[in-house]
Amino acid sequence: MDQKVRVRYAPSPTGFLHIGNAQSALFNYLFARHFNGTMVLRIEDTDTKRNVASGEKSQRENLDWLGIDWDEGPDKPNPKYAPYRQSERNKKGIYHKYIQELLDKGIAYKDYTTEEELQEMRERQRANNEAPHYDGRWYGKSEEEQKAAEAKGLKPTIRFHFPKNHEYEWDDIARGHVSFNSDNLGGDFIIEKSDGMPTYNFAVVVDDHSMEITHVLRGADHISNTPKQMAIYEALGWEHPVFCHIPLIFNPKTRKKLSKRDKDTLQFINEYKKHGYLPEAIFNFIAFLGWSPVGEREIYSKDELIKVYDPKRMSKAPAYFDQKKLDWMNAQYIKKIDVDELAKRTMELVKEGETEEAKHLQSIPEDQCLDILKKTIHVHQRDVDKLLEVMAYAWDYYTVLDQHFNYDPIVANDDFANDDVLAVLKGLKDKLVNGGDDLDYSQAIKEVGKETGVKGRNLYFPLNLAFTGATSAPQIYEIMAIYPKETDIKLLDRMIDAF
RNA sequence: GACCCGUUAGUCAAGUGGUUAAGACACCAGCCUUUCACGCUGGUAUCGUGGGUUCAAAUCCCGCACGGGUCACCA
Repeated sequence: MDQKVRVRYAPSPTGFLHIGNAQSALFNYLFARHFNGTMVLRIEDTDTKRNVASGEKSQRENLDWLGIDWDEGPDKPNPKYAPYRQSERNKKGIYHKYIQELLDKGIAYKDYTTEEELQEMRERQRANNEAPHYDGRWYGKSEEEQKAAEAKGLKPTIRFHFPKNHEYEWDDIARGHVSFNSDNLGGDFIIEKSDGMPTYNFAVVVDDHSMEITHVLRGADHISNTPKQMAIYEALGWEHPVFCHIPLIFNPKTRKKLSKRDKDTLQFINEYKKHGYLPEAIFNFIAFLGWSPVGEREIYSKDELIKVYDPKRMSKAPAYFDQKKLDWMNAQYIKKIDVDELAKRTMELVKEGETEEAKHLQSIPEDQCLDILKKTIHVHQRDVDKLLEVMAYAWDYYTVLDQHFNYDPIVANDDFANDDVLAVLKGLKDKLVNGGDDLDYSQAIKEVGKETGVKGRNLYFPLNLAFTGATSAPQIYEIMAIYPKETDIKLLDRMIDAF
């Protein structure tokens, strides 16, 4: 890169950070960090109807959680480029200045068509099997006609007038050479709404130019917006940035763009957070949505990704969202992180209380809760996909005495001699009752096996059942260590009584 | 309907003229283990389709089929 790289992530604060937003933010972030450039956060809040009060905050918190930070933004203004919210920029007249310039040049014009008329126009065109487009009816109208419309109380929008049969083309980092003809772009488009706000297609151009953005990485759904924006760059005599259109994320079931209505897929980053996915895993996973490094490795830390990121390797085909793969990847990270750290993170989820599991655990005093989380993680770190499962297990263990176990699988099974089972249960109980606090459960079980002559599954299955209610379980001495010793004894008694 | 784009195993996904067509997930089998899980080993594709170019094509060209994106006073 021969010039200082400046990229931006520019969400509209209409809700939570969506996985598609996150993907776009992430690639901009990787690009900025890889090329030692500047990452800008800009808030595109020109749609006053759809803005959500906490939208911006949520975006920022979730980016933060993912480990994506920025160098400039509403909270870190660089005076040279501020402000970073389009609503504030509009108040300063930044957009209107250029709108006026285009108006003066005769490239833009006022349009008094009402929304109803527009809709009617589109319907008619569709009915005639035509591509929906604005027909240019207000282009070149006289001032008298405009005044007449004004007199009727109509507020105009301002439209950009396309040159005829003009080719817009660019070399897209991800897509290669792309071109569109001005005649296929849906007709003259609105650059200022009747409420005085600029539209997206106009505001991005003004902002990207005035913020000296060098590279625009955004979702592939913006491809057909690009020629419109290029037309504005051209009309204003500006150079356009380099574009890179990131493949969209698809739902493998519907084979369409991930929709917020797809119930089978978690859509928002905060949902991943509350289910106990780790930000490292999500970051890693999203980086592979539409991109891949050279080689076969798939587990990469953030720093490693920054190092190996190569925008030329962006894919063209859509990226299919594979939930199972994400779960696997999250499990990989869970295995890598140490128990104390995982327990700390799980504890944070408990405190936030966003899930049933978390709410349950909130009823336990904090130090005890942390303790049982640590013990649970110690046992389940190897087999759990997300921290939510840890919370569920921990609650099961904490409330084990309230649960009803069905001992039939052993009691009624001819493979297990009742005398043997009882001998084992009683033998172990003796060890617990007589042993000190430092009793080694693993050792104790082995001794019981020796003393009773019961071994293998005949020894372990009854114990699994006594302590977990199931015949298969993780290492049973580890489960025993999760419970207080009195609980272990009660669980043994309970099963002994059942015989 | 118009304009852009994509199409490699059950699911993702490398691969840009000559490869035994990577790897991952899932699945199946084996090993390990009291069981479960983890881990390890092995297994499954002639690259949508029809033509063409070439000594040689998943890789280049054309047609077709299928899928998608976009055509808002949303971003």
